[in-house]
Amino acid sequence: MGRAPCCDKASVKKGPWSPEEDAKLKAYIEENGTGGNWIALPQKIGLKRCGKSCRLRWLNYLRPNIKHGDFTEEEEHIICSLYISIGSRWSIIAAQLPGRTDNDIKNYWNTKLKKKLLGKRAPSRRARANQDHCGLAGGAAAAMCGGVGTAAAAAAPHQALSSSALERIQLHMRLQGLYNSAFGCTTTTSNGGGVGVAPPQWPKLEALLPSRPLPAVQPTDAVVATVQHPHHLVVGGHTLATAAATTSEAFQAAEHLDPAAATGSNYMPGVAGVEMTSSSSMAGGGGFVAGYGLHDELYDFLFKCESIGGAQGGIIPSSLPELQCPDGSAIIGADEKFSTWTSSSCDYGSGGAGDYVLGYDQ
DNA sequence: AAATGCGACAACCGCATTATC
DNA sequence: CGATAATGCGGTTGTCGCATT
Repeated sequence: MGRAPCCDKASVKKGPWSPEEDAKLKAYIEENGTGGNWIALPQKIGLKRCGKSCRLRWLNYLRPNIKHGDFTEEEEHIICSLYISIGSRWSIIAAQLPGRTDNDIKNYWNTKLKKKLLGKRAPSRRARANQDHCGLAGGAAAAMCGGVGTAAAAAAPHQALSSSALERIQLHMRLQGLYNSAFGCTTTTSNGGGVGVAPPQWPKLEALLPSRPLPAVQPTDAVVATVQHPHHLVVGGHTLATAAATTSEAFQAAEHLDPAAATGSNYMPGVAGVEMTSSSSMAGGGGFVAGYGLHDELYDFLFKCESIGGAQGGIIPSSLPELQCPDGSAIIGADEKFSTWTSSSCDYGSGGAGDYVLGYDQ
């Protein structure tokens, strides 16, 4: 069973591209375009490469106007904001950063930005391999052994969050701490970088709003919220602050976050500028969406983690108010809304190599 | 100097979605 | 309208080079 291979792997070269291969591919595409058929392209030009490999090489490396390395602070802001808002939709994030590829951003996030923001070292792959011997499954192993969400994972070993969801929770919390720190709601570290013993090195709190207009990509709700209301994450009613405080109780052992830091404000620093309340209409009688697009697993974790929630049946109280869009409409399934938008309005990523809207392709 | 650890980046893999027949 | 092919995407792995022991 299984999917048929896209090419004859026996006759296809793998591994790093040689300059000769690059030159062949680049010259051909610059002269003829991709021809709308990546699979046939390598045969046309005599490359022993898979069509997918050619496409990837072109998009990530050979395409004109590609930038590598040296991410600016502004770019970091955008990446962080969007990651928190929409998660690991790297292609969407890349669409907001002209010249950057999703692969580049993904690598940058995984190797640098994540550690910079979370203030800890991610376990190396070797370490992760060792952790696998601990008998911990996927996210739980990463979370626990990496020091992420230890308490939560320990309390709910069968409902561990993915690293992405955990990271986004952590980022929210860190930023909450930073905000409170900046506004005197709690003790501050000497560098003003946050609370706790492992202050994050989050860049300046201001300037999350890009100084230039975003590219000609119709932004997602999340992007709109992020860039239009950079300091306006309102958490209403039973606010996210409440949720954050409660969540932090689960995480503080590993995070060394001061839970009090998360209780003092209804605002979060300008990351996900989404007016937020929570939803009482969600299944199970409660709802919590930390920004647009937090995964269902996050919801499941927060509301079904009985071992933490005790009598309340979950980390987050069940009577949270409704999460709303800036325009007042309820956000029940932010991801769903996002998907709807992307399928109906979003230009990029749906039509092959020629449809990039960043102006790379001729 | 050799071994080991680790970070960074390029490339691969496989699933999901879209287009075409 | 279903089957198949092509493409897009995100997660994962491989490899290289530098730092540390």
